[in-house]
Amino acid sequence: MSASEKLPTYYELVYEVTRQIPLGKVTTYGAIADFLALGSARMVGWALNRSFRHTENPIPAHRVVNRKGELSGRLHFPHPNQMENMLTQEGVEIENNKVVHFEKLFWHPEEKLTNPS
DNA sequence: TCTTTGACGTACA
DNA sequence: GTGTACGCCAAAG
Repeated sequence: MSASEKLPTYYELVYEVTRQIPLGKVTTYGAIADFLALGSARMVGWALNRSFRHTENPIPAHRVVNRKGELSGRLHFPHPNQMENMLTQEGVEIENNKVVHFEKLFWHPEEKLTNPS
């Protein structure tokens, strides 16, 4: 291990939480930000954008939407339709670039704690 | 080092 | 409900 290897940074925390999102569920930037006490949802989005660098670990960034349940980040995917496509594939209905029954499919990051290591 | 940007969210008019 | 402004804090140029 190189001494230049630094401890987990801001976005790595976001990656971890994002990976914990159950299939067929979605969450918001604000929820993750609040859970990690980042204080700003922007950090989450910014981190997820960087998530493509960590392609070694698939990050279901498509399961993260904004406060309104809109697929705000779809334009940042390799293909704009990929986000909607993947969500639909997982059973999440998408209409008008928004998650149908968003509140019902909303996943709270704290549920991650219910998962025993 | 300073400036600009950013996959957001809240507040206010 | 819509539009504007600000905050959040880190990374890239």
